[in-house]
Amino acid sequence: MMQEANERGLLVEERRRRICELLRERGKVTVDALAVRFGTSQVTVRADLSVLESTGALTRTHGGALSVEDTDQPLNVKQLQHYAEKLSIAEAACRLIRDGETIILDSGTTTAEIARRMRKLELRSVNVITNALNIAALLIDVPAVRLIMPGGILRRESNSLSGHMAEAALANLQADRLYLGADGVDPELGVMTPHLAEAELNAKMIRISRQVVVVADSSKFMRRNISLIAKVEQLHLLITDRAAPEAAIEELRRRGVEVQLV
Amino acid sequence: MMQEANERGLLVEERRRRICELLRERGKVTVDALAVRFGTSQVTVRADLSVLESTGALTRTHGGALSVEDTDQPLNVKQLQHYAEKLSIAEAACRLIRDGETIILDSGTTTAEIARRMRKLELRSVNVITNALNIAALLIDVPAVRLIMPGGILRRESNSLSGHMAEAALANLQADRLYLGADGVDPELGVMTPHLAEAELNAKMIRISRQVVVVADSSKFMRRNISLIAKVEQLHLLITDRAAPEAAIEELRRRGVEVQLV
DNA sequence: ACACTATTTCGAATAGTTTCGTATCTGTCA
DNA sequence: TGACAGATACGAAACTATTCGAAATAGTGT
Repeated sequence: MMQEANERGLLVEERRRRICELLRERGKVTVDALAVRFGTSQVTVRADLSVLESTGALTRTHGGALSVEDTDQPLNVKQLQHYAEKLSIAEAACRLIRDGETIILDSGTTTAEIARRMRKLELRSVNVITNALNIAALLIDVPAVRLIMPGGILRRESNSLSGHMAEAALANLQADRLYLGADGVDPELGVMTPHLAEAELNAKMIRISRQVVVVADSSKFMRRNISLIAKVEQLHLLITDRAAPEAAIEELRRRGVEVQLV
Repeated sequence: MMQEANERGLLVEERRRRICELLRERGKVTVDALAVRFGTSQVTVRADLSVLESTGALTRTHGGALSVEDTDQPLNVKQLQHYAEKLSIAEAACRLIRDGETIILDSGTTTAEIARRMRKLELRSVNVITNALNIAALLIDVPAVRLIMPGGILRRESNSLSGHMAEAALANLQADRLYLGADGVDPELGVMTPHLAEAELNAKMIRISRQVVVVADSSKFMRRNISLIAKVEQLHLLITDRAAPEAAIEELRRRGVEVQLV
């Protein structure tokens, strides 16, 4: 019961602006709720929504309206799996970040979570290199982040850019730390992905980074995949959750990889 | 019932200044309230509001006026201006697209509208090169589009990537048609933008494109800006709306630019 | 899965009210 | 007397509420 504010007696334009604001805050509004809030008829609200839609301010739906930005948001399924673990891992990963650093964020749901968390971090200046469009979108309104994208051809499944163009662009860059998302982690072989094109790009990322940090929840362990991104020897730090198999962790540590459990 | 101050017998300018102050304090004013406060007729108040609006001091609405500053949201503002025209222009622009072509979409609200429209086009296969993140986001779930981004450093104001990295990446590409968004069109000088970095990138885009199409609503005419993107001679087609000044259109046609009015 | 029904939501038409803009008139001041 | 700010009057336009049939969504039973 915080701000179910009734706002009546507003000017037309004023009301429409408020609708836009509400939409930005909440992502969606309903005809009924707006009618109650502003003390108008639903017809009036619909008229407002129609006008605002025709000006491109929102997208109409049955029963209300959505903000235009929220309209297109694919890949939500994967996002939810092991969500809590990803959050914790992202938090730990963010704690490594220092002002002035240059970091690379690989594509992936966990790395996206790192980006989401970075929005709330109090940073003065950080360089972020990423090939993932969704990560770029997350960081686009963070002034402290200087965002660099290597370019390339879009791969829809991962929302990311790859290809020789991306690799060529990376060749001229250097980074302090790479956050690498993995689809498979094997303590004998290394880090793997099902996508060949991205494996090569990842290899390039590793080459230009001083420190390589793998972020992967425990479900990625012992899962084998087609393409090997990096051998165990190339990794410096692995952040995962406590459900990861102990044997694997032991082996990784024995081979010189620092493992952080969250 | 705090300060329902009656202020009568003021000079014209004095009254208008007071209106501006009230607007700053409260965010909105109504014609009726102002008429009572100043002891004038509503017609007089309306006249004041009209003048103040023409000087950009406020935004008129039905029943009163709103402060202008409340209007500007980060990126949506530009989107709203001349929206209907942009839609028509985008539609005309899309009619040029053929299967198998490679097109470049510059950053900008009108070009974004082209992308939005392409989503609904029945295409089998089109290559799209764009430096704008929002355009990429619009096309990300369109299977028929093979999306290529040149990479670079993010400019937040325009949601786009630029810099020498972008230019280098473009150097290896070729396109059938470039859709160029302009911030200023002058029939003598050419196409202009306020952003220097993007001007250079645009120049590169023109160099690798067989056909250059400028999309700009009529408000862009006669508006001068810092950086010249392209001379009139480099343009092949301009798509704008019928409100564009006739003299300018004449001159452009005389100089060999095809002009399409929508 | 399919058809059928109920509920909600939508859009169009009507009508009533408010607000707008213009045209005309008035009074004041130099 | 002429210039001008402002008032009054009135038709035009904008905004909103009500009503009602059509369309969409959700639900229900076979």
